[in-house]
Amino acid sequence: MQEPSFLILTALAAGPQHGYGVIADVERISDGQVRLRAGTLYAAIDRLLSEGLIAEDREEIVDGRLRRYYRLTGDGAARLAAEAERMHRHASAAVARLRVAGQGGAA
Amino acid sequence: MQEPSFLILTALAAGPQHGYGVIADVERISDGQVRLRAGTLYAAIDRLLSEGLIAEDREEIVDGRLRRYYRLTGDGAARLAAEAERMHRHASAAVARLRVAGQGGAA
DNA sequence: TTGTCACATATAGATCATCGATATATATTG
DNA sequence: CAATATATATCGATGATCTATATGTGACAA
Repeated sequence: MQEPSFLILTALAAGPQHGYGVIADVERISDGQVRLRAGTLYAAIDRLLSEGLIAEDREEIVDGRLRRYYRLTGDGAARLAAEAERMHRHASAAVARLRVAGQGGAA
Repeated sequence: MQEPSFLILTALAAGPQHGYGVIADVERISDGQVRLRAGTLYAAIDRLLSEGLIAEDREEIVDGRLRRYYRLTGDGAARLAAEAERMHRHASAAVARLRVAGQGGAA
């Protein structure tokens, strides 16, 4: 799973949100580093829906504008947990190896 | 950066290795989950070379077979460290949110 | 009232990394 | 002589993301 999809699932793990809200949330989660484009978001949403990792929650009209909310499914939560663990393991492996390699010349 | 490229950099962070060795190392790092195909490996190597994240180290002939070794450059190490930190932050955010959401019904 | 911006969803085409299959070549084993 | 493991390499297809564009509302300024 790639970064944008992972962050969309992470955003929805905090509770149901609508598309544009997810974009703002992802920017917050990633410390401003990841700014989802509309095209990326809606294409990913379609895919995550068809995989059953997210589901439509409800629709609201706010100031005359439609807001379509999505929520994480049980499968989505399980998948997100598995991906997070995988990422954590890989990141730790990289840091450990960089640390050992970096000590080579300093000893 | 995607998973295969990240894991190739991680493998080389332990010291110079040749292509086929990287495949075996990546399988070890990922606990058997990621098996790089030759096509993925050599395409990624070409790209990482052109981006200056890795460099050719040396060539050896072992049992009549060529082994081309690659090593991580300074840029590559910096990039790997940045990616690892990013992954760690994202993974932590996901876990934190899953934990909060998961407590909702259990309390 | 006209233009511009922010919000909000949506689609199409292009790009890029990965995947799957295939090719080449050598040494080893049967 | 055929099959397998090592080792590098290329090609076409797939899939996810990116860029650009489109539609429509509300707010605000000129």
